[in-house]
Amino acid sequence: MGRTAGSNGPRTAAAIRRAGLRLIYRHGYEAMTLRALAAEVGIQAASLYNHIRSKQDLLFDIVRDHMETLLARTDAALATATGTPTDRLRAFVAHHVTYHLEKKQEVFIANFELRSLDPPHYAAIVALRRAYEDRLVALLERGSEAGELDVRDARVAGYAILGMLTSACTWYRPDGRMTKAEIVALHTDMALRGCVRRQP
Amino acid sequence: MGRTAGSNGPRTAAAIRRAGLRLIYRHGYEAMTLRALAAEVGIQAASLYNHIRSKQDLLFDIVRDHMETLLARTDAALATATGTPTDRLRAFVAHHVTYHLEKKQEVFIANFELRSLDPPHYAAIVALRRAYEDRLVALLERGSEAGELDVRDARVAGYAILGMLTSACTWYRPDGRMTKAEIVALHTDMALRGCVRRQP
Amino acid sequence: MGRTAGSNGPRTAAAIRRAGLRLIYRHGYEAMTLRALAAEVGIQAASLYNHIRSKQDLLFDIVRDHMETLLARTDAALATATGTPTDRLRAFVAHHVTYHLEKKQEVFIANFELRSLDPPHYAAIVALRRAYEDRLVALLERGSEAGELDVRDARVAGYAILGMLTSACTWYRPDGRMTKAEIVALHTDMALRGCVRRQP
Amino acid sequence: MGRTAGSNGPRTAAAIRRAGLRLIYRHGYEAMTLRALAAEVGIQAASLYNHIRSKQDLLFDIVRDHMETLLARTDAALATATGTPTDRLRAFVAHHVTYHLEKKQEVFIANFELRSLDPPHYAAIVALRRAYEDRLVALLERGSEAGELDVRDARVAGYAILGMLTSACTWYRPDGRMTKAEIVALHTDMALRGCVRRQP
DNA sequence: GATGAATGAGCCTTCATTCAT
DNA sequence: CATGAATGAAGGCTCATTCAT
Repeated sequence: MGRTAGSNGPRTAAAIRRAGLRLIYRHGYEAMTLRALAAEVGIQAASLYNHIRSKQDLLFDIVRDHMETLLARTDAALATATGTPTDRLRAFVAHHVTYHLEKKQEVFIANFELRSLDPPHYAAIVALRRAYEDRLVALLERGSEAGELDVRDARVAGYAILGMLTSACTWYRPDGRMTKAEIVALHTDMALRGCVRRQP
Repeated sequence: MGRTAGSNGPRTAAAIRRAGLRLIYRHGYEAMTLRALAAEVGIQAASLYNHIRSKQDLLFDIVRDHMETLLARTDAALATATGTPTDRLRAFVAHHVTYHLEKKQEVFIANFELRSLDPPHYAAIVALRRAYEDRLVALLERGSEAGELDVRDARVAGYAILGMLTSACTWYRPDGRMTKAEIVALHTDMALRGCVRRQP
Repeated sequence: MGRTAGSNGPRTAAAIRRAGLRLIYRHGYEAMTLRALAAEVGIQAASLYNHIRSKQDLLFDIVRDHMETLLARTDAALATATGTPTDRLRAFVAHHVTYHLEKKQEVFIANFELRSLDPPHYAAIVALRRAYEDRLVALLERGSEAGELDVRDARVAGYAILGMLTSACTWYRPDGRMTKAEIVALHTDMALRGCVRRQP
Repeated sequence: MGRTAGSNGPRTAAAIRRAGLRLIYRHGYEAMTLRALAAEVGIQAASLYNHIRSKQDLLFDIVRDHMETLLARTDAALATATGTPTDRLRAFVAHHVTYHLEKKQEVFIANFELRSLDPPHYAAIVALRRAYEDRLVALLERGSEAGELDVRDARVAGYAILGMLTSACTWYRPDGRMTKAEIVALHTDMALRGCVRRQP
């Protein structure tokens, strides 16, 4: 009865992650059923439990991994960004848009399925998100202190920038009218112009 | 057994709408049960059906009413806005933020519960949303033609602005650090600066 | 708010009976909803209760009236039938088929919705049905005693004859291939031939 | 909590079929609840769905299996029946009554629950029933052509015969007054006498 | 006599999860 | 590792019936 003999454990686990990502993105966490997920992977629903602890855990793992990767990549990008505070802000913005366009599905889930996390998991993710926001807020504050930027409130301005940038992955399609590079350029330009102090 | 004897039809219908708005905002459409909604209103689940056709219809009604009101208010605001294209853009942006802060819950639902609408309802709402976006895109195009604004792509720039502005109602709380007026001013300022042509 | 002013009480009651007959025939008692019945009559479901005591009572009334009318008509037909026992049997059979073709819907309900009657109502109808069967059984017994008929068991033969005759109203349609008179003649002929003693 | 540990799949499926047959026969399809069916089988209602696709499908399966078995058995019986057309008719009739007395419940359901089938299922069953009727109609036509039988209309006569024969399983009880063999003989006799040409 | 609103019971079905095999 | 079968909880919705107006 066993299927294609031989152990393909890790492969199955990865397939579940991929299919879960796709299905949660398309239908939402609540609307995705484990039976549908299992069917997508080619196994029975009961077999999922050899690879995940629960539906809730699957969501949490996906979101947490995304946030941790985002943080790590962002820090790496900032580590190589030298120059003025404005230059570093530009690097952050460009990296944000680039990464978000690539990880459209993860981003969507990490933003809009948080309410399906139970309180402990929710708190953990919100902490990671806060850490990410803090990176941007810090950049805005450095730029303001240096007199290069002009923002009334660094945190609120940060949220506004993130909102603007993130919106792109709502409508982005690889086969769309603009290239990824053009989208990155447009958003970087708008975000920066919204912040920099005007020359007297 | 009978509660507050007598029939109070319209009052019940309105209460269902209000409670539905609150519960969908808090838990999401999929996670809100009609039993919970009925309990919130103080009636039995079966009695809901004297006022709504289905759970799906309740969602659609809430979202459609919101979109139609938004469109009507926006047109009214633009009707009184005179001056340069930039002035009209400023009026749009200020109105958008103001209205969205007031209708935080409706806005959230109208943005993030659309996937729970069945295809015909979904299409109807997307058409209304598109009409709203078109208002902003047209303003950006007028401003560009007049040489006052500098946007690479009016539609994408419009989406970016809307994303920035709408993000505010994600975190806004009436008892927060900033007043509504300050938030409106900050966002209007950032959005405009991101668009206007720099003086040579 | 009142509809077409003026009292039309009895008319409404009769309309309910007619519509109930039609709907129970078409969908079955269990599958017919009082809301559908009310809609057919042009009133609200609650208003039905000004004319019927309950759904169960409506069914019982329809079936009982049918059985009582059937009994009365049959007795009237037999009262005028003179001649040999065979002649009287022929009169019964002809009357049965004729009446059943006319009351197709009532007959169907009286035969196949009895199980939806609660025990007391069920017993009452079964008693009426038994009385009707007894008319036929008595005729068969008289004919046997007179040496005109040849049936092994009068009651079982009676059931067989009724089964044969009643089946016609399962498929009969006024616009069908055969006239009502032809159908009556065919069934009368077959039933009689199945009973009469063969000439030595 | 767990009952008789271990999975007994096919046994459960068969038990569901048997209990479904009994309950639909006793209460009717509409009146039978899946909860009652599950209780009869000794499992939870939800567990039924490991064995049936829906309540509707259960009904269809029962009726279709009955009709197909009936057709196969009938053909087998006719295959061994030699002799005159009248002999073959006698074989059909005898087999019909015999089989129907044995499958009282299936017969009842197959006759009176058809209206609960949805249109596609209904059409499939009606086609099978028509095929069965055609067997009898063909026998009547052969007998008429051979001059052995005298029926005015083979199809209508066939329906009348089937109506007569089938009625027996409405009242038959194994512990009743007559043996199965006697009932078969009585009906065969009546049906045949109703058809055969009288000797001049 | 008619109605809108309410109710409690119940229906079919789905779901995440468990467990012996 | 995978599976078929089972479960308890729940979910959206329908229904016959009641009652104040």
